[in-house]
Amino acid sequence: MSKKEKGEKPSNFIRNIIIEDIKSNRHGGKVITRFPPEPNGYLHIGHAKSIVMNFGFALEFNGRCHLRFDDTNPTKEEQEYVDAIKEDVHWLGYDWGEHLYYASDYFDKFYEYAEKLIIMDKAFVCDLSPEEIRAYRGTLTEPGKESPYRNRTVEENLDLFRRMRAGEFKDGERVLRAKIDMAAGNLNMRDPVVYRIMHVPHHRTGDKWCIYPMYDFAHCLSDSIEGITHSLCSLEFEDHRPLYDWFLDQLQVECHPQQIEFARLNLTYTILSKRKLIRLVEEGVVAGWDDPRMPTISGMRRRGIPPAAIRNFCERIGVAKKESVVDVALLEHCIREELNRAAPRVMGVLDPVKVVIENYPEGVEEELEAINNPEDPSFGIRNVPFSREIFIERSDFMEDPPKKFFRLAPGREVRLRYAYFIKCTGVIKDQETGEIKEIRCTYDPATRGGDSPDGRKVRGTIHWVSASHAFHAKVRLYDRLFDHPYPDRAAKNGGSFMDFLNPNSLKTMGSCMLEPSLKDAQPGKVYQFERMGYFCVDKHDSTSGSPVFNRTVTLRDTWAKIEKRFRQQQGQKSRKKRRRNRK
RNA sequence: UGGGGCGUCGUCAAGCGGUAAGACACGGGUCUUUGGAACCCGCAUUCGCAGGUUCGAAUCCUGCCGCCCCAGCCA
Repeated sequence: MSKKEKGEKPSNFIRNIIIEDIKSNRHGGKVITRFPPEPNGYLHIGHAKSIVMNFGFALEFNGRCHLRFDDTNPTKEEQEYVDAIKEDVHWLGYDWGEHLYYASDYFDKFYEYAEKLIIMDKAFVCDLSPEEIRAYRGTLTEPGKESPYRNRTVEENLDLFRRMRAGEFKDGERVLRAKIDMAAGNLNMRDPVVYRIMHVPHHRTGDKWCIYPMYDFAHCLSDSIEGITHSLCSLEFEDHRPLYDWFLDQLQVECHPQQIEFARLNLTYTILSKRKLIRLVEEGVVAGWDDPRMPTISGMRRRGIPPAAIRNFCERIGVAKKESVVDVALLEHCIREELNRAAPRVMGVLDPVKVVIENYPEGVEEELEAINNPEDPSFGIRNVPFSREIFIERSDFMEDPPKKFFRLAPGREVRLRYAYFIKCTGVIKDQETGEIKEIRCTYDPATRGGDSPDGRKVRGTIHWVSASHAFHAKVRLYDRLFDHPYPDRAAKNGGSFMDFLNPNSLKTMGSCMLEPSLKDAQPGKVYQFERMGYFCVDKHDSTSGSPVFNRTVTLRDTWAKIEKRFRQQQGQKSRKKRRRNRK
């Protein structure tokens, strides 16, 4: 039996550590994790990796996972973000139950620990300016110098720190620093700042505090207070681990969690840095944080991507310490895999051209039976109306088709899905532009439902919609935001990631014709438009009875591949020809 | 001789001294009332490189090479 069949998850180094820890009863056999976002922005697929890991391990080992807001810097944080983050985590399918925490809940405790550090003579109040502190810190290759304030007495430090808290000093005038080692090779250990003065109201504690703890101090203690066993974070915090351990060792806390670092997620054709995503929003490249092209959780939700697809994706990419870039094709695969199971099928013509079936009686209509999901009979069947005039996809007809084109062409017969075989008898074109205005066909009444009694085969089956029954709708075709697989890497040679924006990331189809059952489609619902892709009803722009659809992802398109290869071959041939002619 | 990490298929990624899993991508095929789905086949004689230890090395040792992170009173 394969691992998948047994429900076994693929091995990774963090799971191995946890399994070993349980075996050796290291944390009393418990597994308690946490997802600790700073509420200063929206969550994206990179955060989803962390969420799936933290909540996933908790679920897998019968532990629990906390949601903790790391809100120690009030200048950047807002309630709006905490609300959005909670919504996103829930939407992804996880529940923290009673365990919702805020670092700001612990401000009193942090303060006590800070005084304890001072009393142990392991911290001091420093009057150096930010610039001076930097200068004293030394460089990557040279040791730093000790602050002239490093040898203040415990009493003086305690007094100064209390006055810092009381608001006697201005922002930046003094800081509390840990007393460690100014010659340490790890810069984080060169007497790091522990508390800074900020006369800024906090979104939760208001004006209670004018000093706020730094990440390194607050994070390890938050973890410890909550009894976290495994504190997972990204690679760039590796250098902070000695400090994480130092604080907990000095303060002799009873719970000392283990910090484990893993590589962040990177995706091809995508950027995930908050700073850059902000640019996309602020410069109006996208319509907002929840634009369906954004890699944010809210954007993906609006795009129609099911949470199960994101969860599955995050489990399949694995966890390691190697910095890597995952092919976005894997995400797309996970989306299709989920939607193929879950999305009802429906017919919609995005770029319609009219077909008149000459031998079908005028004024007659009939109902044809269509299957809602061939993957799952429980989806049932529905009726779709048929009549003499229908719309088909403009790209499903070619006047002069290449070899492997199986669709409609003059003299050719195709099947209308769930309906009849039709044969093209001619086209009517616009006199001036030459554009095809109408395709003329005949149908074979004996093929009703799509089977021919005489056993005659057709290569192509195309989708359609009855002209008089269809309704008009707007459909937005989304594609990758960037047309370069590594917009960041490419930008290093002087340019910017903005140079690699895909000009075709959004194409609005304004005159689509959809089957009538879609008229009352509910916002958020995802359908498969047969042969076209998966489309979801937009939550913002749809109105009752007038849905707007977003394309979530296309279907795999073998024909497009054949076509592309064909075109490349043509290109090569003509290039060769030109070369030959030049000689 | 600053400190810390990482190098296994095009991309992720298992592997923990017994002779290179799996997934995506890619290529080929079967089937098909979605050129979808499903199914089948193929896809690393070799693990950054070079030595060494061993009956046996991706796994252990030594030395190179390459890439990433760190000098916020951000997280």
